[in-house]
Parts: sequence; C-alpha cells; structure tokens
Amino acid sequence: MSQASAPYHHGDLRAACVRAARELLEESGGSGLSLRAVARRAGVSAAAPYRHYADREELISAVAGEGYRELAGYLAAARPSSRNLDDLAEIAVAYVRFAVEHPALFRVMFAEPCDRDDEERVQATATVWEYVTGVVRTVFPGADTDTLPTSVWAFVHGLAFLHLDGKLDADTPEAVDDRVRAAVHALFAASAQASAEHVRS
Amino acid sequence: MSQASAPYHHGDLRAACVRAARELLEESGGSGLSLRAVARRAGVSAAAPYRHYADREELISAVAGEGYRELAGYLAAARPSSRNLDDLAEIAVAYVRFAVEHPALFRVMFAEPCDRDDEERVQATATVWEYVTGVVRTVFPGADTDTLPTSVWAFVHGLAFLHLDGKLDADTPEAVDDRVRAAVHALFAASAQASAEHVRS
DNA sequence: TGTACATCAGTGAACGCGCGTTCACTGATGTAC
DNA sequence: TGTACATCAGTGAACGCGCGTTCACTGATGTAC
Repeated sequence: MSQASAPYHHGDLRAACVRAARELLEESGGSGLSLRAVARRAGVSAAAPYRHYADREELISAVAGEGYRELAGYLAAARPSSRNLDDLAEIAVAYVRFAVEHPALFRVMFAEPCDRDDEERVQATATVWEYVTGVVRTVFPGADTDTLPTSVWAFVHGLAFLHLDGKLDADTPEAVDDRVRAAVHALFAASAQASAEHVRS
Repeated sequence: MSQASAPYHHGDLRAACVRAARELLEESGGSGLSLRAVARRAGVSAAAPYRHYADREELISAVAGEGYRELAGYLAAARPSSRNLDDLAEIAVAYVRFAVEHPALFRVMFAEPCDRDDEERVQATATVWEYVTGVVRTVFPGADTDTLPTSVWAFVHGLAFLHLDGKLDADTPEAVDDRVRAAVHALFAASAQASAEHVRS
C-alpha cells in the first residue's frame, strides 16, 4: 500500500526483480542479464533475489512469462475481433511492433532454449496458439484449422524476427508497419493465382 | 597438404577455430561458445586464436558466415531450379531442416545482434535475399517482386524458428518435414478464397 | 496496550569459476647469401 | 648445400572482471499471550 521512498524490508522484491531485469534487457540486451545485475539494479544485495527465485533460470522464466502476457495485450488491443485480411494485417503489425519495441525481451521469450517442464511457458505458448487459431478461424472460415494457424503464426513470427535482426531495412517504426502490412497483402494476394493453378492440377 | 597427426606449428589454426567453434555449438549450444573454449578444443593456448582473429566477435562472424554458405548449399541441393508450389515446399523443408539440424549455429546466424559493418554478414544476407527473390519470381510469375520475397522468406524463417524453439511439436525429422510441407500448402491453398474476396471488394 | 518470541526477507563476505585480453617470450619456418 | 637471420605462429603466465551460488548473520515484522 505505502509507497515509501526508502523501503524497510523492500516491499515486493519479487516484482522488482522482474522490473529490473526488463530494464536491463532494454538497455544492454540479453548479454547484460545476470542475477547480480538485477539485484544491483533493484538496490539489493546479490543474494537477496534467492529469497524469491530458486536460480537465474527461474527469474528469466518469470520475465518471459510477463513478455507473453504483454504480447497478448498488444494483439488484443490491435483488433479485439478480427474478420478479414486487413484485421489480420493489423494483428501482424502489432506482433512485429512488440518485437521491435522490446527486442531483447522478445529474444528471451523465443530464443532461449525453451524448458518444456516450465508450466508458465508452456501455458504461454498455448495461449498464443489459441489466439492465432481463433483469428484464422474467423478470417479464413472453412480453411484447414489444423495447419493454417501454424502457417500464419510462422509468417508473422518470421516477419518479427527478420525485422528484429535488421535483415529488412525499415528505418522508422512507421516504415516497419507499412512493410508488414504490404507483406501480408502480398502474400495472400499474389498467391491466389498459383494456388488456384495448384488446386486445379 | 600434409595431414600429420602432431602439427609443428599448427597448420591452419584459422580454420580449426571455426571447426572447433561449430563443434562446441552443436554440443553445448550458444552459451558454451567462448574464445577460450575454442582454443582448448583446438588444442592450442588461449592466446593463439588472437593471431587469426581480432577478438571473439570476429570469430563468431566467421562461424556465422560459414553457416550462411552452408544454408545456401542446403537450399540449392533441395531444388536447383524451382517452378511450382511443390518446389517451394521442398525449399522450405530444406531451410527448416538446416535450422533444426544446426540449432545453435542458426541462432548465431540470426539471433546475435547483426553488425551492419561486417561485410561478410551483409553479403550473406544479400545472398539469401537474392535466392528467395529468384524462387519467388519463378513460382509466382507476375507477382509483386518487391514485397512477396519478404513474405516468403518471413514465412519460411518463422517456420524454422518455431520448430527450433519447440513451439510446434514434431518428434521426428520426418514429422518436421511433413509439417513444413503441410504449412506451405495450407497457406497458399486456403488463402485463395480470402484473397479473391479481398481483391474483389 | 505491552512484551516475548518466531518468522523470514535481506546482508555481506566468501567460494571457485571461466571469461576476454595483454604481454614478453620461444621456437619452428623459410629466405638470402 | 650450409649457415645467419628475419619472420611470425603459438606459449604460458598474468591482469582484472563479473558471474552464480552458499552461508552464517541481522534486523524488521507480525503474532500470541
């Protein structure tokens, strides 16, 4: 409740660690993310985080979890309900924007070897999956609901990573948005012809 | 020329470092990749690599460069010339297979912050880009040649990363191949209808 | 309301480690005469 | 062919560093009576 400036014990070191970790991530990238640096940033001794996290891995998982929740927020905010290709494009824009705005966090979420036993992360992946499936179902009614979500997620995820790694040049955030929109429309428009041919043959 | 078992000086430490680095990558992932570990693995003192590489970064760039060249080989071997969707699917399979067979190397190639000034890496990116553009031109003649390659590369790249991170479950290499083929066809088949609608509206 | 005590979050010193990088050096190689 | 010497790849010891983690501890909090 109180927001005293000099905390007696600390207040909520658990949350403060995640916050500190995210700040470090934004500032120095993934390489700067050590438990000691987090403790330092939180204004606490190096051993203090061990009251709240078993080890470094557990803290990182917590950070990744928060990242997933935030990504879900971005997507939901972009289009609460999606009906057509334009909606899909805006969702893709939101996804890529999240990645580009939080590059190190996005890498932690996806590029760290994913621990299958970590329930929070498995859950987070499942959430993204369900979301994508829902979008695909409304944008492409009657399509193959088993496979197409994979394709769409992969496509959007790939756009995010390529932008993240600077493989596509887009200087401003707006340029990124535009490239993403164009990529979505190009893919689904230009493929119509080839697809029709393929189905027919 | 000679392949003596106990090298006098060393022979070709420059190449041996890259080889050692790749072995470490396969065995222990990206975290184990230190210059000292590379030297140890190459059977040489910790300072020796500095005769051939200015610093750790430069070695890693060399490794990434080799990765790009090898990826290009995978792709070319999959389909020397591509004409239709099936060809594209096999190229995607090759791309994902490369990623899954060399996960840590693939991450080094893409997930390390990409140095724009490193000519070899810029060149490597450009090579992939040109290859993808060429494929797109033959598979989708008459399509938007500026944007569609971005879409296709993103799609395939995303498939690679999602498989790499275990976000999609596919237990055997064959299962991965099948999922990739299915994803390619699902994307280009199911989108036809939505695309046609969109163009018409 | 006041005291005694259990709880437990945070301390600070210490451990052993592997890292990147430097330095003066050594010793094999290959070239000039 | 034989010797003198310059070159330069590799050595090994050392630097200072930050890391993850442990440990016995301290001191604030909150509860029982």
